[in-house]
Amino acid sequence: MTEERRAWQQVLEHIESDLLQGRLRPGDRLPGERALATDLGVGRSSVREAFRVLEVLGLIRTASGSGPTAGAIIVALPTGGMTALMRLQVAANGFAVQDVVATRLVLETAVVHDLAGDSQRNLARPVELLDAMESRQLSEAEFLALDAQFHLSLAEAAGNQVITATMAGLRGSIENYVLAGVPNLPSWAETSERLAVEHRHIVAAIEEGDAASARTLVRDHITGYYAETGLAGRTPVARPDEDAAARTSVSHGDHVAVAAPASSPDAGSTPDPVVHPVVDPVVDPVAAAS
Amino acid sequence: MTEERRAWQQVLEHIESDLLQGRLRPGDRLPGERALATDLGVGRSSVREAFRVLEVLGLIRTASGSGPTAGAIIVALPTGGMTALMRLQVAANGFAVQDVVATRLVLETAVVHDLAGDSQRNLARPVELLDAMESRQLSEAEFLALDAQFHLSLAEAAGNQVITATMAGLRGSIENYVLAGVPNLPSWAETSERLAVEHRHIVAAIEEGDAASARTLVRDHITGYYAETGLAGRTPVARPDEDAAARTSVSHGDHVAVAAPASSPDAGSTPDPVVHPVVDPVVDPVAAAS
DNA sequence: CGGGCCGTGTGGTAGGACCACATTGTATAC
DNA sequence: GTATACAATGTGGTCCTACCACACGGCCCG
Repeated sequence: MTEERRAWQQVLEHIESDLLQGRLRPGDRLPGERALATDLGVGRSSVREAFRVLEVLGLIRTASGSGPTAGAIIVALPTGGMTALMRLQVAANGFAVQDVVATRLVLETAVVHDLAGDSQRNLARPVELLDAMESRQLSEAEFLALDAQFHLSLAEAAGNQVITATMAGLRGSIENYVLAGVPNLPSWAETSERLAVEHRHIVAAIEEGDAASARTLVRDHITGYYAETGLAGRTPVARPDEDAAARTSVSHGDHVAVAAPASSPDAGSTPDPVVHPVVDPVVDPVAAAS
Repeated sequence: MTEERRAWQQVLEHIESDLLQGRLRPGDRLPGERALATDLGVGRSSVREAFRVLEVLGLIRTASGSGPTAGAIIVALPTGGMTALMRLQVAANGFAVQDVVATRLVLETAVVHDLAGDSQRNLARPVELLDAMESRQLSEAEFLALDAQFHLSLAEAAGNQVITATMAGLRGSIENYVLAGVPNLPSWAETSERLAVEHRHIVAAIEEGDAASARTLVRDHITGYYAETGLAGRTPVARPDEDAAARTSVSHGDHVAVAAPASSPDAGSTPDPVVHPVVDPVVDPVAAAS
């Protein structure tokens, strides 16, 4: 803290400034770590710390070696950073499940509403995902992963980058809580069947341009599952919950239940749950399953 | 890359795992950088890179020195990370203004709708901000900063952490584009007066429990300003725009106009625009102006 | 003319050496 | 005995050097 702000923040500000000034644009390569360090009068470590932040935030992609593809390249992929942010916040109980669901509800109803009113819509990807969900015998996790991707693909089709990025960030959380609710279902086969039908109905409503129906169907689709799994006793809507006061300090309200909810938290021998890399590799179950 | 994943990712995963297992909770202190480095068998640099990510994401707060307040402490403040993410994405043209506005619209209408239907609501903070906006002669920037905070405070009052965090992230972008639109207004005095009145109406509708009115008022409030400033020729809604195809590669669609739009991007002598630290210091204009 | 090899520059990592800082414990002065 | 000043300790923050693995590009040799 010899300067008034920390060295890595200076680097971040310098790059942000370059972006705002138009000196740096998506697709450009940043200077090498060593060059940038000497240019800004900071150590390479500080440059690297700033680069890590930019990388996790989805702003740059780094590659070693040489050539035009090597180095740090500005990519501006909003979804990556949002995903990392969401999953870590959920992990730290920063977000409650009901808030995630409520946000889903708000965003997704808006998405299908707009899609229904848009003559330029392209639902090829969502339909492709629905086909994949029905064409094979899938495990619960596989089915629900495709489910989450279907909902995300609707947001992508609607074309709003901010909503898409937010939905992408929520995807991981959604998959988790949805999967956690499976054991509470009376019949997985029945429920998955119903979910698939509801998906088709949603798409049909959109293609008919029936915005109101699409909205209602999505709402019922999400709240229905949420209620059926007993993850909440009432309809999840965006409103202050009674334990809000408790959560303002340091609380652990109902968080996304992970694999072993019954395991005592003390046992050091408990095997760690599968933890995916924070920088999302973006796998495609459709292609993988084919 | 001696290991299959990069060292700093291992650190991140280890911490995320500890969070999910309940071994680490908000308020706890993380091990020191040196200790964690030797524990995980990585260099201290790698631990630091992971810590920087966690810090920017709003998950931890670091302080040097000694004592119980020193070190890295888990705070799980979602808004900070979201803010950093949004501003950098906007800087890199990752988000278009109309998408930001459309998202605002969706979230804020939902927020006031729920607030109107909630008997437990507490609008003290929003009202306080409105009072501050009317009690003094404020510059345009000050007024609009309070404006943005007012809208954010409504989201906070609604109690949904995810929506609040998203709105907080959008706040910076909103302030920018709103401020950029001021020169297009026929009369700032008239417009600011109108905005203030609309704010009061919104609050009144909420307190009367009139959800439908509140929704409509917010919608008109946002779209009205957006249209008046000529930032878009049509109502901004969440739908794919015509230049979406162009933007998928490397485009620079209408982005948030910053301070000096007319400055030639070449001149190295051009003074950089004011760039705030990415890690938000969270200032309070109300207190500052008092 | 073609193919294999090595130089060179890149990011990735480890680890050491400082610095500034805040706390804590101890020794000193009153 | 109390209170003050000082030193020891441990923290994050920064810079630095030395490596490694990797990928490209050009050189040399067949």
